[in-house]
Amino acid sequence: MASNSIKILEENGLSKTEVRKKVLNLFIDSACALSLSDIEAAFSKIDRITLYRTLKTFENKGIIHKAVDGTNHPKYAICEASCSEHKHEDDHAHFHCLSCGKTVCFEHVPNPAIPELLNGYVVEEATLILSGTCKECLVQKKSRISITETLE
Amino acid sequence: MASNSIKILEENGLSKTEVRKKVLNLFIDSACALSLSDIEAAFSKIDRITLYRTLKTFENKGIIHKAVDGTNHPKYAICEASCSEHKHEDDHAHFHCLSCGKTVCFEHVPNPAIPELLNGYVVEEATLILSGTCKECLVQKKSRISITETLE
DNA sequence: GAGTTTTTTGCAACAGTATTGCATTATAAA
DNA sequence: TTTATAATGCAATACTGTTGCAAAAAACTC
Repeated sequence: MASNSIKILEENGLSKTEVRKKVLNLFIDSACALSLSDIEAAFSKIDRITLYRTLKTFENKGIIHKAVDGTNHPKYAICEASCSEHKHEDDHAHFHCLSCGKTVCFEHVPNPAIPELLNGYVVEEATLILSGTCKECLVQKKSRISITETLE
Repeated sequence: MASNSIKILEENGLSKTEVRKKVLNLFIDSACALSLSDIEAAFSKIDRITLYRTLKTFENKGIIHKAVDGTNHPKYAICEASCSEHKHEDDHAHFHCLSCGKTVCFEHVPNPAIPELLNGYVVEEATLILSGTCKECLVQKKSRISITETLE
């Protein structure tokens, strides 16, 4: 797994530094999108400023993409191999859980096809944000309801 | 027009203060969504902290809604009359212009219908963000191209 | 492997964004 | 008019994001 992050860095012509390997491994292993503070919390000592730069570098290279979730708090997730420095191809919806606050990529849900011209506006991209309750919180809600019913 | 903002404040059980009337008039008159700094720039002297509170109050009452545009910078726009304290009904897409940075409501473009259950996730809301070039920037681009062609 | 060049990091400094508390002011109600 | 309630202005603080520079690390060259 560690060799995967090294390979990605090599393929993108980036230096294989400790910070970059750690951050990239975190993204590779993560089931949901990560904010800067998520990453900070995952390591006991990491320079916040370097993190900003690392995230920007990774995004520019097409390694990670912005996971827009409607909260206005930036989160990023690992890209698919097809993304590159010249063209992000993260054409899928993101799901934001209103319970736990996690944001996940819904790769199987493509962003809607929209006419390129709408009322005189040129539409270059459409981004879909879904929000609701994730399966983990659903399970918790269900077990909470069961306990409540038992108490009654 | 001023009496319209007073009416909205009355209907929502809010005090009709100077700040609120000015801010609400700005929203009523604006063709695009407004950020806090947009509002600050529109008045020579207005307390930024009060602005934060005012926007939050208006949003909570269903007077304005968040115009999510993918930039992670909060913007708000006036709601339709159907929105209320208990339920926002701003079920339309927003368009963000990559040229000028403006964000407008596309009331005629509804957010897509999505199944309520997707892969074990309960989807309560879908939000569509469109980005590209607005008509005003298109016009400018066209006139710029014309000038360039003339120079060649 | 050593030396040189390039890239990245750590840190200071700063700018921008957002929230809380409290006294004062303004608005609404009696 | 007086009283009660809501809103504002301000200080203080926390959080988020950017820039510059020297030092450290990584990459390159011989």
